[in-house]
Amino acid sequence: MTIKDVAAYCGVSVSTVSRVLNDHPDVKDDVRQRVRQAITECGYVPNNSARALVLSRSTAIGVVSRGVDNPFLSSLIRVLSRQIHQLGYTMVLHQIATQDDEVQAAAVLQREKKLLGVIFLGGRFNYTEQELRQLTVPFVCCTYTNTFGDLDRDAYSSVSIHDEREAEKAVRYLVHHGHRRIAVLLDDPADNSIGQLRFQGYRRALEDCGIDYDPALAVITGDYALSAAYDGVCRLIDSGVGFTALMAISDNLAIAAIKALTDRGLSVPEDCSVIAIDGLDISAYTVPTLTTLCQPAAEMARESVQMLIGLIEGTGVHRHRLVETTLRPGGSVAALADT
Amino acid sequence: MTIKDVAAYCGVSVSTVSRVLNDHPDVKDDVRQRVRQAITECGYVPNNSARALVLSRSTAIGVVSRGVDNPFLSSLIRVLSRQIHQLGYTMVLHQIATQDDEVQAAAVLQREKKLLGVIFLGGRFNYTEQELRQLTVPFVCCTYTNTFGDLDRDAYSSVSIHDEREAEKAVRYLVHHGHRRIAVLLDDPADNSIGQLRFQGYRRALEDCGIDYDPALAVITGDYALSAAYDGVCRLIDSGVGFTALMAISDNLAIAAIKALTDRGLSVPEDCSVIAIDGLDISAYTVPTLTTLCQPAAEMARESVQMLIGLIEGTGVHRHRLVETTLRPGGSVAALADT
DNA sequence: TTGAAAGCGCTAACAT
DNA sequence: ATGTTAGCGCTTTCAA
Repeated sequence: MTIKDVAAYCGVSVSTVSRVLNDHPDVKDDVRQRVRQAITECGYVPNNSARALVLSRSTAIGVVSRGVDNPFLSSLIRVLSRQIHQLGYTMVLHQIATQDDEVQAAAVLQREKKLLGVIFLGGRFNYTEQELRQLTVPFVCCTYTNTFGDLDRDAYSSVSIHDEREAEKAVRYLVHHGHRRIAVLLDDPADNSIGQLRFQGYRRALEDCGIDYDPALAVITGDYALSAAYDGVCRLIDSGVGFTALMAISDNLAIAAIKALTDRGLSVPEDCSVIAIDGLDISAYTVPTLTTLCQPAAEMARESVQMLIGLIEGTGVHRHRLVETTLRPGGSVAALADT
Repeated sequence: MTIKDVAAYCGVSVSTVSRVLNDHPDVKDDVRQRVRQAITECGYVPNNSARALVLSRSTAIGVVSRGVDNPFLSSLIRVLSRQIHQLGYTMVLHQIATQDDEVQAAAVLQREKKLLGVIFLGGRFNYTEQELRQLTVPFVCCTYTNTFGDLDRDAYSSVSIHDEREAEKAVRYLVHHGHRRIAVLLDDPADNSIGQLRFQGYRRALEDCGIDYDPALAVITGDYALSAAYDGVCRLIDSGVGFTALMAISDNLAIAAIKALTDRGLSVPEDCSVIAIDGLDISAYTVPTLTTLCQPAAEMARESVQMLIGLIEGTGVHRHRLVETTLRPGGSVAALADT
């Protein structure tokens, strides 16, 4: 069943059918009706390959996701997938390992799948114009922005929280509960990414509150593996350095931290308060419930798709959308008892 | 940069280049070399649309996943994605809601994206030949098989655990630890899917161990939502019916159950043992560590892709692969103290 | 407002 | 072993 068959079926030319298919204006209303009907009756489905060939463009939007086992990104991907499909495009999902380069991956994908645009999830914050020259389609950074790079602000789009400020907010929350010996759990304080920014927020909050930074309280895991976080927190406890609270840069890390604390005989929040940033569903079911700053995942995903499609269809411009987290109070933070 | 350009570039015809591209035998070795080199030098990437058009087939494999927020399926999807890409195909991921019909969705997707085949994740167990006539490409059921349907065993493939037997194993494990009042936490005992099968396994284990089934000990949640599981277990506790152990049909549900028990002042495993089936990473970090039967997710995903591609390329036949779980002993099961 | 026809980049049958 | 060429199904000039 091709366009030709449909044309023959209702006695018009292929070009007329094509016009109807593409909502061109120059078709008489009754003819348009007839063609529409024929299309339904024949159960005709346009051949996307042929269309892509002649238009020399596909309908594919790339989603390149860093951090394969990050459940927060999984939740974003679910919404992206739905949204992209709904708007008539195809999602090409590409997950890369932590050590892989997402720009490289996107560039390859762009050529292979003729991408119209790319949404990056959880990437680096330090792209240079240089390296992005390989990428010739519009892209939007979801969950981050190009803080450490030299990109022109109107050469790309982004949807993110203000990582530094939100981390600061989390730490201040602990300080307001009387804590001053606050540990931090993160992948890497110089990852040119979320870790670095949230670590900066941690430092800034301490500074603003007149608390000295103690490097012994920083647990660096190297990645987002639960096991590394668990081991790191165990080592922190075993080191004997005193602390009454911990800020984890992600819910996942916080879950591992709570486990480590508990296994070492420390109660959360009595002996140690824990706060994080993300707002996973599952972290509402830890014991105790994790207190966390929730990112508006669905909103971020929707916004990213809208921005990108605006760019693709030429009706939008590059924008940078900053969204806010909302505190989900759990049971993992308690006021420090006076002693 | 087209095949024509490459041909001109090294002074051969397009067909020769095409032959090299498709690994046809009839090309002299030195010519093959020259063409290969030209391809690299020109940075030529074949146009998939054109190729798909002439072959009247795409390179797309559909993955239709039921149960949008199931982290076990997410982990499968990660492996599927990698595997499919590696073998030169494209994954078209389609996530559907619990109430949607996956066969319907696959049929639509098949026409829209010219799918070569479909991998179903977490679907129903009761397909009829009738409804599957819409689907004209090979498919494999990953994580389940057609227990309740009338499909010919060599009309489709499957990769799954033996749900009933594994659930039975889990319950027996509890019985061996002295438990006889064993609750079960599931979505629906008649969902024609995993819930039903694992519930049967629960029933059978009880029967074999000479324990009467008590309907009051079955917590039906309606779906896999954490909140529903939490509420259900709370109601069970509040009902005052006695039980010393609980088998959850998935890790996620078990996590919610542990939370509910703990919130109600019951200790796991002292007051109630908990066991589940899945083996999520995260459930190793609950407090206490969840004792669970781990499904070999990576193996299941790889196997599914291999089967499907075998079918697509005509080198394989329909098979039904049964994989085994492995017990991951945690801290959530204890022997029942004599009282 | 409609139709005829060129051609998008590729593969494969056929010719050499 | 290599080249020539006819389409695959569609969009889009161009002509009517």
